[in-house]
Amino acid sequence: MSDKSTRDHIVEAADQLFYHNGFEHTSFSDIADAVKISRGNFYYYFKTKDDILEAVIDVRLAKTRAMLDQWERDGRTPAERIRSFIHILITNRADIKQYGCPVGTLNAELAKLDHGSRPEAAALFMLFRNWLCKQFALLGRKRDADALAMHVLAMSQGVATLANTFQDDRFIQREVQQMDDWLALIADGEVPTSRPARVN
Amino acid sequence: MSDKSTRDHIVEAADQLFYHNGFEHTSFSDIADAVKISRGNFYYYFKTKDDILEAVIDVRLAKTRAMLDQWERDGRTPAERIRSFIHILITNRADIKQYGCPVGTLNAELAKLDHGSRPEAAALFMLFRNWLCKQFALLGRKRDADALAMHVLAMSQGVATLANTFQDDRFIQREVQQMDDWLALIADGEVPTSRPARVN
DNA sequence: GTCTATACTGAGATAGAC
DNA sequence: GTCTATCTCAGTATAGAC
Repeated sequence: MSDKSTRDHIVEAADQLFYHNGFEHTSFSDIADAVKISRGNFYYYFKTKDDILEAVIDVRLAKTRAMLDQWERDGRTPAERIRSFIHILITNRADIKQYGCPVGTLNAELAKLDHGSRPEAAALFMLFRNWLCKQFALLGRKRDADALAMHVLAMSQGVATLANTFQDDRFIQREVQQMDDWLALIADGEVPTSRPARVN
Repeated sequence: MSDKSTRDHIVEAADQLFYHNGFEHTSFSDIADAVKISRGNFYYYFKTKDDILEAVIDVRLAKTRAMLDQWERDGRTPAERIRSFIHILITNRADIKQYGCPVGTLNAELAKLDHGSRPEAAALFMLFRNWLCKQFALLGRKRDADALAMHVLAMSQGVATLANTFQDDRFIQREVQQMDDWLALIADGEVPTSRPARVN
């Protein structure tokens, strides 16, 4: 289809604007301006703002799945793969400082709007949660794998929120270091199952 | 002043609406309706939406200071006081599940809006940060007191974000338990200073 | 498939009567 | 101090020409 390119450009621009400025704060004009098309043309592709949000979430889901698959292939051990997740805080630190975590901030905004696409946005978190859960199970923590996954997710969310508020690079570095150390202990079987993911 | 009551009602209603529905998603009509006054009357008290945001943040700052002072008086030890902070996750879990953390979500939204009141909202976080820092210093962790404070703040932010997304009560309970255990170790001097707040 | 023109709505904000 | 009436503007959305 020859319309694929324009549609993709719209979704791409919307994705970025939603992340940088928030879903509600982004207008059709903002998106149309970014893609350099008219508002009328915009409506040829998306009839409502909710339609484009759905499309953006779909793209994010696909991109996330691809990223997790990549980590799966690249990491030789479960610990190494979990480390890939933890280290996106470093890789994306510039964006995180400015705009927070794209997944966390979208879910927070949609919760306040009581938006119909909340479940789809939560599914974005679920991808990470299930993937991490699988890795912890492979590490021999079958019984508390999900709790450990949620703990790692919570840590990274908290770090993203505070890094965004305080604009602090060193804080990210420090917390990632601690998560790495913690993960090494888990991988060595030094953290008891009875107290999963207890912070030391 | 006899106008104090109406003004206070407006700020109170705005405070709650901003928390529940977000700052941008809350209109003047929403606030006026909640207080049961006309929009025109509303403008007698606040000329712009930014004005009322400022007033709301001021009230939140005052309330937070009062709460911290209360914890200071009630807690016999620094550890007990820090525990007061950690346990607001339990106390406010119903609201947190529905709307997230009032401080974290406000800061995240204002960051996306690139709003002028960002520093004031960040000051809200700073109150907790400095207070926690002081308590950790009293616990004998002078050198890494601020890092520990940030770590506790990050944990609670992450827990609030995920509890909001997944609507999970047991998750909150579990993470608070772990933070309590961790705090006990810190209080007993069992966590080395060289690796501040390393997760175990 | 892309554009212009236009309708409709709700939000922020003001003026002035009571 | 409270209200109604009104203005302006941005945002969503539609119709229809090219």
